[in-house]
Amino acid sequence: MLDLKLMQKNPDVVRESLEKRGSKIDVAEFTALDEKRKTLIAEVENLKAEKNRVGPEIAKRKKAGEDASDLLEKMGQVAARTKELDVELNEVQALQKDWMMSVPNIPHESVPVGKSEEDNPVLRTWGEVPDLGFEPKEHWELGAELGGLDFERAAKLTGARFSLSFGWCARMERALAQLMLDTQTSLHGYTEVIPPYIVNRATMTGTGQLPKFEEDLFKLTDDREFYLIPTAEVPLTNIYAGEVLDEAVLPVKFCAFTPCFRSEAGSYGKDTKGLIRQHQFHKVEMVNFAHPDKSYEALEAMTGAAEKILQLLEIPYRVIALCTGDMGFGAAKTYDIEVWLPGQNQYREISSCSNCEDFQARRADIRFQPADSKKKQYVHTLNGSGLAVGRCLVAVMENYQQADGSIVVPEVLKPYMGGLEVIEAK
RNA sequence: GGAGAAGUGGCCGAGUUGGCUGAAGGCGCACGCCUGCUAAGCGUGUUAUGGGCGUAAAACUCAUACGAGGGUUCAAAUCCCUCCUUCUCCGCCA
Repeated sequence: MLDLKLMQKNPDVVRESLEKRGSKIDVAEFTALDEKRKTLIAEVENLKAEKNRVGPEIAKRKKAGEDASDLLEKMGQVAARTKELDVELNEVQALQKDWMMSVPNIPHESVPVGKSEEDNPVLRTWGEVPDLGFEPKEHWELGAELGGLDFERAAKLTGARFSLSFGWCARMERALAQLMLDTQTSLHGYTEVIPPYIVNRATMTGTGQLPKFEEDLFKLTDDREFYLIPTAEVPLTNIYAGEVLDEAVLPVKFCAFTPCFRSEAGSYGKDTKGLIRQHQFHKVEMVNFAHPDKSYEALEAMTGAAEKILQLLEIPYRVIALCTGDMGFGAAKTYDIEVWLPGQNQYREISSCSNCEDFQARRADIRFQPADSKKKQYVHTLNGSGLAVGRCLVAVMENYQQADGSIVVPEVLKPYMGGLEVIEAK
């Protein structure tokens, strides 16, 4: 959520910033609501002030055994009027809140202006795109031929966009998760967390999935308003919802390996084969709570932490900056890491690292107490995949495939694979 | 799932025959005073959000907030309802 004061004072600056990302806001609508709200507040508060003045007088008279019926009648009217206005005020406030909650974050000044993913600049590439010397297969072919992946039976169990993996493939996914967690915790100072995979409405609202993106989520058909997490960013970021942290504890860095659940509404026809786009997948997620002065340094470090995994696996990738038109709802700045997939002959997203600044912190009410001032401030929150495990599995399979259809286990994964060095058809 | 108990400010803890309690008292913390160190002592202060007034900040002022949300009432921390959380006992279970 944006700062209400910013919206009140500089609505046109906000409007222009949001236009860069292709979002239109109706400033007049906001201003009208805000004026209405202020008018109602003034009126309600005057009535309440009167109530508070007269109340003790009634008590005094009653105690003295005097008649207070004139005051009682007057206050009866005041109470009735207050009730009416309160209802009206609540409606206006709810409208204004909905309005504010539906407005995306303002892009950081360093974000390249653009309309779509076509305009995302490549910042750096790592590793050489290899010439395998044979026609590379896609991961689902490899997975089927080597007995690791079975999408047909997964569809039988549940439906489209689910997967079932066996043996070496299941183990390799676990190995990758281990490698990622071990690296992020011991090398990059992250604290490992196991959060709930089901969260409530307030939590989903805190990170920005709700109210606007309900259709992307799986909701439990239960009257409790529980949702399956689409990413561990949601529970991790909300860990400190409603809390005030000591400045000295910043930055707090959490990582978690969790399943992620996405309805993928609107993505029909995209990536229908294989593991790239699933309703359920695994991801190691990193979340930082950073001091506002340090959050952009933290974003660079977090992106580097994600890149490190691909470096250890020795798989080529590139880092791009998302342009204003391609960024997610809550992000002020985002870097994507795209991994090379020989089977698809292209780079595909495997991580997205964002600084949300105080956008989520304001929604979730996460603040810190500065040592040198009384005023509490919102922290900056960052999140990044480190990495998407399923897609990483795809990258390993496709990059390490051999001409004979086998897959060589990357050096760094061998300790996690129980001595297995090559995956071959039986 | 069944039966009970509880949820007050940074913490502890008063306050349940409704009214003058944003909230006694204590602790903690901040500033000041005093004491020739330390300890003790004294004084003052110590929440958040929103409105008004200000160019802004401060100050001032008004409103709201005693787990959350509703209700009763002229008036609720105090009465009623729903929900959430915690604790105890029983049952069940990985």
